[in-house]
Amino acid sequence: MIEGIDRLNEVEWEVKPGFVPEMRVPGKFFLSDSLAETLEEGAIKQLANVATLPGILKYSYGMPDIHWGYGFPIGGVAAFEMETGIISPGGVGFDINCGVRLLTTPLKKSDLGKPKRLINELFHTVPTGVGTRSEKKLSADELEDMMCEGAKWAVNMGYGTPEDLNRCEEKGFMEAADTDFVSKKARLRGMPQCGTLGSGNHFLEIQEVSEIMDPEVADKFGVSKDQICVMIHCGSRGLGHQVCTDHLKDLESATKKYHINIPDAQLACAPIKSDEGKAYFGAMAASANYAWANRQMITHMVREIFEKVYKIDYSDMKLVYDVTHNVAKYETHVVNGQKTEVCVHRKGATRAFGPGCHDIPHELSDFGQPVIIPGSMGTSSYLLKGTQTAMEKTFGSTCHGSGRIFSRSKAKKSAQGAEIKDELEKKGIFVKATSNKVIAEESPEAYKPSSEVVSVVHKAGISLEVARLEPIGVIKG
DNA sequence: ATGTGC
Repeated sequence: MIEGIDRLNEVEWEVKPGFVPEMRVPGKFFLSDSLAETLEEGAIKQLANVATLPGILKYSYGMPDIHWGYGFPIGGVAAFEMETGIISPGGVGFDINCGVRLLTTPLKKSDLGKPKRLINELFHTVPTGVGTRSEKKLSADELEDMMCEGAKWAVNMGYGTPEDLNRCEEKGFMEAADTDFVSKKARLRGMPQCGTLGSGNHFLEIQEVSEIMDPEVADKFGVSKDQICVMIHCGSRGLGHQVCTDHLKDLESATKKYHINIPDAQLACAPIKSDEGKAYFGAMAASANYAWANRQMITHMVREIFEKVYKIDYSDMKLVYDVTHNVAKYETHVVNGQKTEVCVHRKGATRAFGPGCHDIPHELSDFGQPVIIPGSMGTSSYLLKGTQTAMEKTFGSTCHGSGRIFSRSKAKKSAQGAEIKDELEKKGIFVKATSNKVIAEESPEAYKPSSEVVSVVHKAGISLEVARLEPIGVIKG
């Protein structure tokens, strides 16, 4: 193991102050022995770098899917004190509100017929791939409303039901959105891309519930054994990417202006309450809203296809929940025994609020928030529940699932897309993608196994397993 | 992740 790190128990490790100079708090990460074999020292250094930032509270955290990212590690969580703390685009990531939602159906596998037909239909309806455009081109006014109201805007436009909003983190939109700080360039990228899936590890997957670990909670979440579900994983597309790019530049100068010492230029940041910090937060929230509306529009397309192909009702496909994997938020947490407002950055991490917390759907309040962990292509996905332990240990946070072991370029070299597609098809998983290249890049071997990642957070108690889902068919960009 | 080197 790496020097300067203590193992606390089976799944918890501590990075001692001094691992890098000027750490204000220790680092803490969650890992199993087998995941430790593929741990990148660079990611732990990034975790330690985050611990040097002003106003950081308790720990700089790493989830078991931690890997090297831009400035902050992916699979990282850090909370900052509101007066002395900072906000940083690197702590959120380029794909603002990349997230995932799970939809149920009243169908079983035997009702599906040939999944190939369904997958083809989905592939031809949901725009997929880099730079793809939507059939609906937004007007400037519509984009403005979409950025202010997120999934609520989409539902008002007819892309879903009010019940959907109840099953989204933040009810599907952040009120803090301030579109004054979204550039013209970002808007121009966003206008033609609403309701598109994107590329990379984004996907739309047909899944079967293969195992129920917590029958009572699965029932409350609306999930049952052998049920067919749909998982949608995508983000804010070119708009969020542009917002991140624009504000990084702005915050690089702000870092100097406010005399913040950072060990890595990629940690560019500004005080939370500074003009620059507030501008980034407002634009980030607008991008997050774009992503929620985007997933809501894709949900609508999926429901219409299922209605057409399987003659089921639109309302038979209920939303279990929608979580974000990349966001910064103001939240109230207990710090030193006091309820305190803090700014939590989650980058490749999921909120996992426990029973009784605010912003959990009322009917699920006794059980904790649904947590959705997508697997990599061809591997299991998981439904978990948030816990009180997460509230106490990790500012109500857990893993997000897709932790790379090696880079896209290395994945491409080590695997052929066509072969992976054939192998998955032999296992009964039908993959339809815009190119074999993206299949090679997303090869399951390029990722930490989702089962192992989930097992660690379960053992640590920061979220608990409710159900496992296996892929049947997937579309990718 | 991304109008996929700047």
